[in-house]
Amino acid sequence: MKHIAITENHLYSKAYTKGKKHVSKSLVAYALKDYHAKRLMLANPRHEYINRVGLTVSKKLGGAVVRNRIKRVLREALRQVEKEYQVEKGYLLVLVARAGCEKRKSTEVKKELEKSLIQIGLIKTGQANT
RNA sequence: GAACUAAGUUGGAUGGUCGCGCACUAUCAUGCCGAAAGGUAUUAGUGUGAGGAAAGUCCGUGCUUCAUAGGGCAGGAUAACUGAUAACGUCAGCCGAGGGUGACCUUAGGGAAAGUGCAACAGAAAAUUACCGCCUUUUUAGGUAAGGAUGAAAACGUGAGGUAAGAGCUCACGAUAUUCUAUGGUAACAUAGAGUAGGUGUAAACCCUAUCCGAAGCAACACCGUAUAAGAGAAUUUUUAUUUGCCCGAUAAAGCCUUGCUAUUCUCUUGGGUGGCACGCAAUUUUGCGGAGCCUUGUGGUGACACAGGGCAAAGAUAGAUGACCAUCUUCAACAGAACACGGCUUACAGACUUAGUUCGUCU
RNA sequence: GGUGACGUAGCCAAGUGGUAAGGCCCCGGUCUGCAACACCGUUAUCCAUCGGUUCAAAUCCGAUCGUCACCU
Repeated sequence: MKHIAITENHLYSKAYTKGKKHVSKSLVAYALKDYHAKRLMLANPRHEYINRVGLTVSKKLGGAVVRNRIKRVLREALRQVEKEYQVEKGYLLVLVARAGCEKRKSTEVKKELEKSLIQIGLIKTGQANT
């Protein structure tokens, strides 16, 4: 399942102010109901709800190489989580990397992401796919 | 063996399971649009997919737009000589100067006698010199630059002659600058001989001389589309929350509040797509032509490089593609991510390797 | 991606080659029964960093690092 990226700045600020939030060691996760979910679903040929995902990695964490790697790790973690659980669709999901994220392994990041998504409520426990 | 010098190469590999960008192919595999041809998305297969610095943006080009009869001023850049190059502030060779025992390294290296300025403090004086001193003369006046003190810098150095006292004033030796001649070299220049000079420093102060420079940059620019439009924020009012769609906290229910949708008003922004852009053009499906492209062979040159032959051309994203996990390799490898392209420079960089050479020590 | 500006004490800052003005803060002293105010004194030697030109560099030149702004 591919993700559509969030491109507008106001959507990010909305997610920060109004969305649900959970902080863990290596990342901060924000989630907000997507008001345009229906329109996106119609545009999508598969007619399914889609989570729009935004990844935020600040310049403080390192150069371009480090930041690209963090983004890849976050995407991989999200992919693994979606594979294992039934994640609610139709949300804006913003993941912000914190300092120290570049040293973690992807499995640790995946566990933290899993935890925070359960806390927010996107994953209903007991619905494991596998 | 130790300590160095110069040049260059490499910049993790292999296997397994998932996953990403682009190109091509596929079809009676699937969805949507379409009358159809077909288009698009998914799927499957094949191929391919980040550096030596991709970085800094410090120079030079191509390319694009604007400006431009021609010329000049202003402004900027460069600066020994000869060459290389599309061009350069780059590179090669060579000369001078400086450093090192040496291999070798460093060097923005024109002009101060065209002119202007500046040289703090100290010192008599920082440029047509004169305080003390020495000497002549009479008190006035004058000669002088040996010696003193200051300073970053004080009017070639040492010795002799000379003189009233002195002084390149003269001589010998030495240093510097410059002119001529001879020899070598394309030249800068070097060596030798002869002559001349003593006019401090600063041009990365203004300036002079010679050469070069139109400006802006792919967020350039072109096309499509688009202003009764699209997006965002704030406020207000009314209605509905039921059957397609969306949303629904609390309550027995209604009412009420919150949130969203719809409508109106005000404020702000000008968005979006395609090309440029990944060798190009023409025929056309493998040929031709072109190009500062890459690899390789040969020839010429001390070298930068040039010429000729053969082969290959395979990143092209647009919130931005190379990753994650496991195993093995003595090692969970440094600096680090293309964004129109190329030639340099500068800066960052773990480990490994190769070639040539120097000095010292030991042995033969 | 491109273009430009700046960096001086803890903070704000002046500084046209000749040993860095000023204000706030801190510290010490005077004043006061004790404070505040006032007055006096005190803090730069590494002017972001490195190299060069010069007798001499915060200043001139080159490179590097950091911060900020603009083009959208």
